[in-house]
Amino acid sequence: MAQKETVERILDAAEVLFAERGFAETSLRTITSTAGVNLAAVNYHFGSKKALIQAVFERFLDPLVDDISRRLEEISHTSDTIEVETLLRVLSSAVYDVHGRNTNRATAFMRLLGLAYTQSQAHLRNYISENYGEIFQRYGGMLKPALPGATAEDLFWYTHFALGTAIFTMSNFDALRAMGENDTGQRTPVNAIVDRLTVFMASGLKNASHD
Amino acid sequence: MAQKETVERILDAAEVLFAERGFAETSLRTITSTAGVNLAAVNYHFGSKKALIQAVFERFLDPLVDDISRRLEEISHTSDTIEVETLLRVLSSAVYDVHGRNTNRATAFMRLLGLAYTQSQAHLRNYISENYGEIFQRYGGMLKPALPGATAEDLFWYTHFALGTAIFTMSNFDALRAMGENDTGQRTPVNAIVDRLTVFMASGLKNASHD
DNA sequence: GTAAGTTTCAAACATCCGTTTAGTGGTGAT
DNA sequence: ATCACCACTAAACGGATGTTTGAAACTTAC
Repeated sequence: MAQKETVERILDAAEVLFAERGFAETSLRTITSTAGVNLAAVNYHFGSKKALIQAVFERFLDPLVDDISRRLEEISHTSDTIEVETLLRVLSSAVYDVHGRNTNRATAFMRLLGLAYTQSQAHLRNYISENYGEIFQRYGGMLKPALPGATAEDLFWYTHFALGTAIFTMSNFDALRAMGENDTGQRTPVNAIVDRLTVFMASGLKNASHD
Repeated sequence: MAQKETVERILDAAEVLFAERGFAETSLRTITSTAGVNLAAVNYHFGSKKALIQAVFERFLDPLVDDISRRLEEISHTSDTIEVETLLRVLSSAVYDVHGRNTNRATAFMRLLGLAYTQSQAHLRNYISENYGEIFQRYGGMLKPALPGATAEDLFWYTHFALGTAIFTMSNFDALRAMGENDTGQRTPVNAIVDRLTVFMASGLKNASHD
C-alpha cells in the first residue's frame, strides 16, 4: 500500500513538473520534495531518472492508444477510405475521452507530448517508437487512401507538417492561449482551438493529394 | 587581431554545437575546447553564457532582418494587399539570400531558430522580441489584408499554426530529412521541402479568411 | 515473537557546470 | 623605460545534479 502511494505520488508530481519546465530542467530533488517523498525513492522504485520519464509517458499513453485503436477499428468497418477530417477527429476525441474531464491533465498531457519530440531525449523517442510505432503505422495506412495520388514523398512531408503544427501548439498550449488572450481580449475555449487546428491541418494535408 | 579571432572562433563553435545539441546541453567547456580557446575566454569576451547565446543569434539574425525589411519595402510599393504565398516567399528567399550558399549554415540556422522557441530560454525570447519585434509586427500588418474577413482570434491562431509548422520543420530539419530518406528512398532537396512547406502553410492560413 | 523481506531515510559520493580570480605576457603611448 | 591597458591562461570556487550506501523502520509470514 505504502509503495503504491509513493510510486503514484512521484508520478503525479513528475508529470506536472515535467510539463511545466521540461525534463532536464526538473531535478529529482524538486520532484521528490513536491511529492513529499525521500530523494532516493525515485532511484529505488524506477531505477533512474530516464526510467521515471518513460514511466510518466507510459501511464497516460497506454490508455490513449487503446482508445485510438478502438476508434480506428470502429470506423474502418464503415468504409475503406475515410476522410482526413474524420481521421484527425479520432485523435482529438481520444484525448478528450481519456483526459477530457480534467482540463489541467489534458493540457499537461499535450505539453508532455510536445516535449517528447522537442527536447533531445533520444531514449524517450526510442521508447515511444518501439512501444507505440505500430499504431502510428496503422494510422498512416488509413490516411493514405484519403489522399489519392500522393507520392510517398508528399505523404511523408505533409503528414510531418501537420504533426509539427499539432506538436507546436500542444507544447506551447498554455503560453499561446495566454498570448492570444492578451492580443485579442478573448480567452479562446479549448475546443475552439482544436477545431481551428483540425481545419488548418486538414486543409494543409489535402495538398499532398494530386487528384 | 588576436581578439577578433578568438571571439569568432567561439561564435563559430557555439553556433554549430548549439544547433546540434541545444543550449543547456552544450557546456562552455565543450565550446571552448572545440574552438581551441581557454575556458575563461567566453566569460571574458561575452560576460556570460546567456550573452554568448544572444551574440550567436545576433550574428545571423541582423543580416537576415535587413534582407527581409528590404524585400517587404520593395513589394509594399506594388500593391496594398499582397498574396499570402508572396509574403511567405519573402521569408524563405531571405534565408536563402543570406545563408543559402552554405547549406550547413542554413540548416544550423533553422535548427537554432526552432530552438529559440522550443527551449525554455526566457532571456532569449525577450531579447528577440525586444530587438526584432518591430519587423514581426510589420509582417503581421501586411498579412492581415491578405486574409480578408478574418477575426483577430482567427488571425492569431492560424498564424501561430503556420509558425508552428515552420518552427517544427526547422528544428528537426536534418532529422526529418534523414527519416524521409529512410522511408521513401528519396533525399528530398531543400527547396522542394521549402516549396511544400509554403504550400501547406498558405493553404492552412487561408482558412482564417471568411470571404 | 522472531525472522525475512520491503520500503524509507539521512548522508555522502562523484561529476559536472558557469563563473571568478590572480597572475603572465605582450603592445602601444608618453 | 615606464606605465597603462589588453588578451589570455591555469587553477580554483561554489553550487547543483543523479546516484549509491548502510542503517533504520515497517510489513508480512510462520
